[in-house]
Amino acid sequence: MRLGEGVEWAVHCAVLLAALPDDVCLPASRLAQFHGVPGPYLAKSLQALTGAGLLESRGGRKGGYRLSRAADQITLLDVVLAVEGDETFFRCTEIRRRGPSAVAPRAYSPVCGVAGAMWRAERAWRDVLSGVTIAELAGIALRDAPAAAQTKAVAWFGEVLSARG
Amino acid sequence: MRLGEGVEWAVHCAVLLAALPDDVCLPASRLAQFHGVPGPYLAKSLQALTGAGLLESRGGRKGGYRLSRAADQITLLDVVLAVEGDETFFRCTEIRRRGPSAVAPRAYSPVCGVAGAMWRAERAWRDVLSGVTIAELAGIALRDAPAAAQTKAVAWFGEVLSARG
DNA sequence: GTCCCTATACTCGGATAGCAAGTGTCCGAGTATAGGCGG
DNA sequence: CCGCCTATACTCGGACACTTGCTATCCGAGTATAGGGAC
Repeated sequence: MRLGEGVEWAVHCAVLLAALPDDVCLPASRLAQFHGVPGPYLAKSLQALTGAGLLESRGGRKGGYRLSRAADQITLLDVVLAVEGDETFFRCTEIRRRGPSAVAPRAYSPVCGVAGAMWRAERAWRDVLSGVTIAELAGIALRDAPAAAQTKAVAWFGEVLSARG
Repeated sequence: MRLGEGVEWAVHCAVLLAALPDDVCLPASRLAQFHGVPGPYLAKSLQALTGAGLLESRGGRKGGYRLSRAADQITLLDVVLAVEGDETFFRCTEIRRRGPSAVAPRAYSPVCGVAGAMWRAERAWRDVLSGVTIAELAGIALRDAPAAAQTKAVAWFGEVLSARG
């Protein structure tokens, strides 16, 4: 089992947008360039974030994406579910009710014990992710990033923003 | 993101084997029949469990599968990892080190903040699964199963075991 | 009666097709801007 | 000089191929059993 690559890209894009001034829009092509990932496919993930209400998109000359609400109001879980979908890892097909020992469906307990344990584990996973905000990740990124990298990033953004008028 | 169907089958098979006497071997075909799942494909999951050392397989006339150790020494996590592989959900491609702000790799912190949070969540998921044993699941299944279903199951097993000599 | 041998039927194990989902890409619809024109 | 209009260039959004991994299946190698025969 593995998460799609788009999840990593989407999270880093959200963190980057959180580090920028609130009124700045950044197009998908620039986000892709900054992260060194294929642009057209990154757009797919960004569209998912927009559809989930996490990002706002603006068209036209100075358009692009920006966070739709404060970075401390967006959790890591929000981003992951927006890209991957909100399906559970484990899908119970109720095989306990099949085969030669099957009886009337109403006789069974509402939740299979196996499914209950699997879902409890997934709940723990979600709880951790929902306890981390994009703002916190942005803070960590700023704290851990090498000074030279931050300098280069600031220079790159200055160039991009000036080119956009 | 979703777990393969084989996980559910493998867990239920392990629970079933845990409920049987220790010296009984049950072939894949019977396990599939009891659970109402495609036999040849279930064998694939059982082979994975055997490869991971959770099950022992015996060939020949009275062959089949049985648990390789006590059911309270096998956790739900063991079974899930055996079938799905022990890869992490999230794979960090270190995109923070790419693009126009990249600097020397040694300058970066050892673990990306995003990856750290994702892996902490996965750790929570694994902790829950590793805290549940197959023996516990078997106990829950016996407690929750309808009495009529247990009666039919016992009858079916009696028939199967007598046919095997 | 006991032991051994052979034939048998059953088991696992790995190698082989089909299909769905993830991955990667493209082009068309829509919009804010910039410049030119008229008042 | 100011306001309006048009052309432009850029953006997002959804529709279109391709590859990987999951789903499902099959047949061959190996083994313990059961029966028969020899001693």
